[in-house]
Amino acid sequence: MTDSKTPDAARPSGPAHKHGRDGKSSATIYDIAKLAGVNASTVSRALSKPGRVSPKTQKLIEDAAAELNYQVNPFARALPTGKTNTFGLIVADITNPTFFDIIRGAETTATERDYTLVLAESAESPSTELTAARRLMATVDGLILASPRMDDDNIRALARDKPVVVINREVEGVPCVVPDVHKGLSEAVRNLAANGHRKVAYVAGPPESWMSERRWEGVQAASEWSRLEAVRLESAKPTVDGGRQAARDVRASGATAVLTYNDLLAIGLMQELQAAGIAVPDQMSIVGFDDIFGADFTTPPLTTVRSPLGECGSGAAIRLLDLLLGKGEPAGTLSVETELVLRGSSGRILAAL
Amino acid sequence: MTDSKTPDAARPSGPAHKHGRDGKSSATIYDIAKLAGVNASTVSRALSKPGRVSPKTQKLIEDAAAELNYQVNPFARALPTGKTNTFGLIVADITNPTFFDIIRGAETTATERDYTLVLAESAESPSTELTAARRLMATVDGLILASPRMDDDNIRALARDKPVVVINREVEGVPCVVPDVHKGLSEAVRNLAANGHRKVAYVAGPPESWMSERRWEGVQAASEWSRLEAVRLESAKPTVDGGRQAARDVRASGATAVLTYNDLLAIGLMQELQAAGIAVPDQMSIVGFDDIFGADFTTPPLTTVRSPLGECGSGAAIRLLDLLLGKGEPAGTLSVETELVLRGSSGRILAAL
DNA sequence: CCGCTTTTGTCAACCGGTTGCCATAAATTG
DNA sequence: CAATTTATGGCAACCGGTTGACAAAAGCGG
Repeated sequence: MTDSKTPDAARPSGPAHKHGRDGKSSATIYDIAKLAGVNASTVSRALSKPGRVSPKTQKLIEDAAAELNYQVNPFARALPTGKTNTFGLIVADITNPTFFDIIRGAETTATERDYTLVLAESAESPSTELTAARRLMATVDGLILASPRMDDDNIRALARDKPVVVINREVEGVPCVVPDVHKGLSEAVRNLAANGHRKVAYVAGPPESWMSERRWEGVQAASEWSRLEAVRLESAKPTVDGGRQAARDVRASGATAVLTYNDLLAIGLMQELQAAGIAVPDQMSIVGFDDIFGADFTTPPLTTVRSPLGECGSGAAIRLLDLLLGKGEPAGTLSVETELVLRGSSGRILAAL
Repeated sequence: MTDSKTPDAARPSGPAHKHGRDGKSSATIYDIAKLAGVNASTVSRALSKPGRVSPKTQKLIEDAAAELNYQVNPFARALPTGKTNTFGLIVADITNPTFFDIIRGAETTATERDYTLVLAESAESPSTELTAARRLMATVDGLILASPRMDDDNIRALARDKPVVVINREVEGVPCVVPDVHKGLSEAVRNLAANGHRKVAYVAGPPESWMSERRWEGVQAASEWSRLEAVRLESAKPTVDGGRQAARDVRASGATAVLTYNDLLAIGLMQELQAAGIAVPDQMSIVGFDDIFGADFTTPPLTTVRSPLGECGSGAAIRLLDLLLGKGEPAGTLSVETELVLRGSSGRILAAL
């Protein structure tokens, strides 16, 4: 009974090196185990569950890991655990600036917490969105849906599978992060009223947009409070072009101030009105929504109700990550504040239309 | 006795279901194998290498897979193969609109080819960038670096590990996708010359920006050709604010036309000049670079040299994917054309400064 | 009808970690 | 100092696919 280690060579199981001592292909826990003279499972424990191994083997293993420049193989880890340290974000349109800040907020939070962000776009199509969501579901721990176009039932179905957080929409039974239009909108309407406006128009977004309805309700409520008349106009698309097309109806409406579903509409509307010789804000006040990148590039710069989009992105990510860690509410809405950003496109009426 | 399930428990090998007949946790190839009455490896082959199994077992297996609603487990596949069907994209700044179209182009191409895009940002920091790159390297098949800030050697080191494609910069030995400034820039300068300008200024970007130097060289070359005088000015940051700060130097330079490193600088510059009562383009012509989102929101809308950013993104993705498939050149630069977008911010000088 | 090549399916060993269970060493207690 | 806990490391069975080697089955010419 000389030594214990002898039958070593017979090792019937246990992975072997890929190319012997290849510098590139990263080291495994088996390499560390050999170098540190312990079992691979001990290495695994030392590296993942703190306190499970004694301080001195811990040190031994950490040194060996450092020396071999070890990095865990995420796939090997994901296979038995199902955890990937990754979450998905699906946006309706990558080129829509509304989503830029959401993406950034989510990405920043992800990186801070050692998660990786996987991005997908639905191209504004409910079915593409669902396909993308299902595809992502296989590889991520959770999902964030920003302004989703699919219907509530599909969202809930996804949420049954893995944690899902929704931005810019409320879905019963699913955690949501939604800007509360109230504060910003009432500031805006109050400001318009103070500037002598008596009738305001709201240019709505797409009919399937949950948020567009909330904003219209907000406009109505705030107008009532300020004793203004509010009329609702429709738009073809929530884009700059859609805003241009809406100019006709706006002029015909008799309103002296317009609130739009989003900033793109406001910008297009302003361009078209100015092209028609209508002064902004002297003859018409314009207030947008969101405060997207570029909202202050216009002349005059756009007055808008800011949605804290970055906060929505990071807030959703934080909620999702909390959910993954088992803390945090599995449903309910997180409200974030909106605020009026007063720039040059709104003010007192100085000349009649 | 009586009970059926009893001997089942002894099954020594072969993965078992997570929760028995759980509808959620997806089926494995073992389930398919059992249902189709073949071996799991046959299932694996039927599903991955076409032609390896006979048509009739193929059909059998496909039907079983469809019935069980099978989806491969990407991690289980990645573990032995190392292939993840995923690639990473690192951008310097997610909120910089220059990258929006790049991201979109890459994402679109990725989705088309059944790849998944993983996004990371370097926050303009070389070290963060390198960290992000290394982290991503573990989980992706390849990497796209858009306007990387790290130095050439680090990029080459990454490229030795896995395929890397660089956008907006040339790195010897690494495949690159770079807009060729020549065409658009010479159009721009010729147009300025035709409008009677004799002296142009170039407001440069960050010193470490490879592209800023190329653009300056292009301005010089085109100016020489058109017999214009060209002066170079520096900027603090390549942002709207940086553009505002550069206004002083621009006015002092004696130039009647300015080309800027990017559109953000141009927009800031224009804002500041206009605020100082200088008419654009009557007293000063301004030409930007890139044609970002919002470049046409300004009054007057910005004349700019458009870089086909979306094309860069998709071009880089295509090159990367080709590389992963073993086709395509392992190095060399792909040039994409730039073009002048003539809008309102440039024209003939009508009044002296 | 037989031997030989070509298909086609099975076996089993991986890929690189994780984790329940157990044996042993160490620490605590009576 | 013996008895009992408790802390620590090892063993081995997974997670769900992939793949080389091989044997059985099928096709084929002579």
